[in-house]
Amino acid sequence: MFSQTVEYALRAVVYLAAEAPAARTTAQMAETTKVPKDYLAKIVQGLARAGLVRTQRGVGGGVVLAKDPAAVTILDVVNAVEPIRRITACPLGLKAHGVRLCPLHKRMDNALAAVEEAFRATTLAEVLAEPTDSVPLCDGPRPERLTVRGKGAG
Amino acid sequence: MFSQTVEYALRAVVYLAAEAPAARTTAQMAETTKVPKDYLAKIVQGLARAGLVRTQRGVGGGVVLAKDPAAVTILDVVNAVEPIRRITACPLGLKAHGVRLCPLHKRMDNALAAVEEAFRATTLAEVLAEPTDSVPLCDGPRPERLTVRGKGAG
DNA sequence: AGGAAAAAGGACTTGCAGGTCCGATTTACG
DNA sequence: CGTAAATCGGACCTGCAAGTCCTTTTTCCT
Repeated sequence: MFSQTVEYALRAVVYLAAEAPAARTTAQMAETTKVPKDYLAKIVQGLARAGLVRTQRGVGGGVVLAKDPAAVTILDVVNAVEPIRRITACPLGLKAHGVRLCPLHKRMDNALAAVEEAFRATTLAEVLAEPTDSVPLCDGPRPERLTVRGKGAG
Repeated sequence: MFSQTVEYALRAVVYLAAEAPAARTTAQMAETTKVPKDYLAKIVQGLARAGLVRTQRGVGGGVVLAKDPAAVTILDVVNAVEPIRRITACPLGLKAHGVRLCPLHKRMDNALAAVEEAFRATTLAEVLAEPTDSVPLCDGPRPERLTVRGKGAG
């Protein structure tokens, strides 16, 4: 139902949010989130284009979350890599109804709307703050922090 | 978000429900629902395996809905061709948490649950009965009925 | 029996998501 | 300036969903 790319992007961003405002290399992200390293690099590029993360080349560089975790919703992340496409017109291509959807596609679009709403309702901060013994990403120990340089988040 | 196959299957089944208890050939279904004929044939096979439709070879044969439209939900159709796979275990493969999902995947699964619920809540009959000028499948006129033979639905 | 109409099913093609590899480019630091 | 560390970006590979085509099988009708 959700693509691998979406799954990977969410893991990556949640991880960055957990480490924020520290920067992490794609290699570090890949290892912790169990995402193929080179593929993650492409996904990160997309996240950067969408303004969700900032990247920094060269020695000491890496990837850092561009905003406050409380200001980023799951929907933001999903839409950055693979926008949820609501059904706005009859897929059969008949223009007989103009804007109105037929009952079937109305229901399908309602389902999409429900997903959108569920994702819009949760921020990264909320994911991290979950009052449970279960830590985000199903992972326990975190690697030691790297210092973040002035030119990133801070 | 939803695959083409799911979209096609829903169109096909809604069409059959509208024509029920008459039988239709895959060629007729394909034309009305604007689904590639040969591909629809494969999808129908899947629906038949799931018991949603009955097929009849030979002259005068075709496809007929196997149940009452009020007894078939959208979820039934979706699950017949491409089951919604809920997230029941941590996709990272860490067994540290056993059954409990991390906050992220909990949210994702919640979204899936919402879709499931939305689809479970609507039957084909309800789709057809929508009190609107907008007929199902965004289509207006229907082809003339074929008689259905005793050995199918009746 | 024979022909026509229908689904069944196998082989094949195509486009794209997911994934890999590697060189080019940018940057920090001694 | 040189080197190492990091992203960038292009080329490529692979498996699967989507779609096409054709033959076989079943069935009805005359």
